[in-house]
Amino acid sequence: MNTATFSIAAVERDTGLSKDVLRMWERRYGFPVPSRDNNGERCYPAEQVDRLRQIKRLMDLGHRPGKLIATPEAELGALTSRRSKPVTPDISADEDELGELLTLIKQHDAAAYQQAMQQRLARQGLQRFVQDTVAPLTRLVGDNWENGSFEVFEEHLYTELTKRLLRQAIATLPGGPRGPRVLLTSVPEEQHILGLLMVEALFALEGAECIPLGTQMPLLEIGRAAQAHQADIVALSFSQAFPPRQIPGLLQQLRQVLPANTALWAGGSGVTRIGKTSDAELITTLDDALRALAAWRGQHT
Amino acid sequence: MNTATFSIAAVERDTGLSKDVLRMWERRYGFPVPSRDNNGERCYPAEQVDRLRQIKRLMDLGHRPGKLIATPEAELGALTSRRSKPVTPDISADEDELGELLTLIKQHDAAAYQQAMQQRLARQGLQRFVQDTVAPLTRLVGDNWENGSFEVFEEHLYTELTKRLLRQAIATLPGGPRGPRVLLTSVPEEQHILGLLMVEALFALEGAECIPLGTQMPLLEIGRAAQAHQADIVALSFSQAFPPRQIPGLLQQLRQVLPANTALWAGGSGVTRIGKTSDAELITTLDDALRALAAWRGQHT
DNA sequence: ACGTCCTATTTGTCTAGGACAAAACAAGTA
DNA sequence: TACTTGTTTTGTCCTAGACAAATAGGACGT
Repeated sequence: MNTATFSIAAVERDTGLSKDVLRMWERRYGFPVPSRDNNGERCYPAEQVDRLRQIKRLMDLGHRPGKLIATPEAELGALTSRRSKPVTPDISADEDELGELLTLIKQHDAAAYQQAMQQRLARQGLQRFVQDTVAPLTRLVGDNWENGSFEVFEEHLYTELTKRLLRQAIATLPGGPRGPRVLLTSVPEEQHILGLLMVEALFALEGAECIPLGTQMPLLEIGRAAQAHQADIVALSFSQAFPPRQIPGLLQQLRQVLPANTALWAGGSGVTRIGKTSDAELITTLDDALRALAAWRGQHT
Repeated sequence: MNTATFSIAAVERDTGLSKDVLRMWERRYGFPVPSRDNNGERCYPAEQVDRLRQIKRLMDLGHRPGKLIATPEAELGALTSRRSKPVTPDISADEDELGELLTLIKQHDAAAYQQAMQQRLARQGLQRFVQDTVAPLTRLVGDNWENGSFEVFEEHLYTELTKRLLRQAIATLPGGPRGPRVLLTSVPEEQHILGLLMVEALFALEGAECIPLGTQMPLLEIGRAAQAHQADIVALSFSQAFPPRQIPGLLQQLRQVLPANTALWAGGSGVTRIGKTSDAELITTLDDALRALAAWRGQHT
C-alpha cells in the first residue's frame, strides 16, 4: 500500500531532520539509503521515514544517532526509558486518575476526555487544576510519547484538547489590571505552547496582564511587540525537542533587541539542558514561574 | 542599538527564506551581502534581515524576487497593493464596524477587542459571526499585513485572540453525533489554523463530528490518525505563504496514505494558486466547505 | 482585442564533498 | 568524588555546479 516515496524535502518536513543531516548520515553511517529518481535525487521509502522519525524521537530523549543507527531494530522497545525514570516519584494517589484520563485519549474519545477534564477543573479550581492535573498529565503524555506507546497524532489530540480547556478557563478570568504586563510567545521553529498556556493561567490568576502572541515570533518582532505593549516581562517557552545549541545565542540576541528594563524569562523543558546565562532568567518549573513573578513584584514596589 | 548580527540559520528562522535561497540570492543578485566572522560564516546585520522579511512578504503577494531586490528602497509603500484590490467589493455597511475592530487590535487593546467580538458573536450567532465577521476581518488583517500597515506581532495578536474566541464558541456547541467524522489538521511547515477553525465552527454547527488535531502533522501520521479515528473526511488548510510548488505532491502522497474511502479536502488561500488535481477536493471559500459537506451527505445516504 | 502556443528567462532546490567547532565521552589526575 | 585534558562524535556551514519547474514575453491565429 505504501509505495509512495518521499523527497528529501518531504523527509525533512516529516521528521524534523535537516537535509544536511540526512545527507551526512547517509555519507557517514550508510543510513538511510534512499533510491534515486531519474534526476539523481533521493527517494526515501516510507519505511525509512518511519525509522528516521523513531530515531529522532530517541535522540530528543538524549540518545546519540551513531548508536541508534547501529542498532538494527531491537532498539524499538529496548532504549525506551532513560531520563524519564527519576521523575513522577510520588503522586501515586492521583496516578490512577491521571491514567484514566490518558486512557480516554488513547481511545480517541475526545468528548469523554473533555468532559472528565471539565469536571476536574470545576472540582480543583484553576490553580490546582493546572499544577496537579495538566502539568503531570502532560509529563505523562511526554513519557508515553517518548517510549512509543503514544502515537504522534494522539499527542496532538491531547495537546489540542487541553489547550482549548486552558484557554477557555483563562477567558473566564476577570482581567485584573494590576501586576506586570507579561508577553508570552515562542521563537520561530518552536511550536509547542502548552507550557506557556499553563504559565498564562497561573499568572492570570495572580492578576498579571498576559498578552498571548501565539507561537513562532521572529526575534526582531518580539522586540517590537515588547515595545509596543510596554511589556515588563517577555516569557518564552522552549520544548524538549528544540535544538539546545541554538538557545543561548537566541537569548543573547533577544536580550539585545529588548528594552533594558524588560525582563526576559525562558522556560520549558528545553532550558534544563543549557547552562546558566546572564541574558535571561531560566525557569524550569511552574513553581519557579510563580516565584519569579513574586520576586518581580517585590522588586518593583 | 542593533549591533547584533544573525547567523544564516537565524535568518532562515526569522524570515522563512531557506539557507539555500539566501546563498543563491547572494550569488546571483548580490543581496544580501553579509559580513563574515572568523570562521568565514555569514553574519547578517539586522537591517538586512528586516529588508529580507519585507521582500518575503511581497513575494508571498506574488512579486518576484529579482525585481524586488533590484528596487532600492522605494518599493516599501509602492508595491504594496496588487492582488488584493478586487476583493472586499461590497459590504460597505459592515466595513466601518470591522474597521473599528481592527483599530482595537492596532491599539493593542486586547480586552476591548475581545469584548467587542464577544458582543458581536452574541448578536449574530456563530454562523453569521464566522461568515460575516471573522472571515472578512481576517481578510482585512491579511490586506493590512500585506501592505505593511500591520506589524507581524499585531497579526499574531489578532490571530491568537480570534482563535480563542472561536474555540470557546465551538466548545459550547452540543456534540451532535450525526454527520461525517471530520479530521482537521495541517501539514508540517503550515502553522496557520484560523481558517480551519472557521470551518470547524461551521461544521460543528451542522452537526458534524470534528476532530481537531492542531497543526503540523507528518503525512504518515495523518494517515494513521484517519484510520484510528475512522475519519470520513480529512480537511487540510494551506495558507497564502505556503510554498505552492509543494502542495500537489503533498496531496498526492497523502492520498496514497489515506484509506480509499476517506475523502481529502484541501482549503485555504494557498490552494487558489494551484491547478486542479484528482487527489483532493479543493475548497476556496467557506461556502464551498458547506457545499462540500452537503454534497458528502447527499452521497452517503 | 483576446486566447494559445512556444521559447527564453527566472528561480528554487538538489547534489557533491570538504572543513571545522561545539558537544559528548573517556581517561587520567588531584 | 570532582576536576581537567584529550579524543571522538556530530551538526552545520562552505563552495560551486546542474537542472527542472514556474513565469514572462512574444508570435500567431481567431
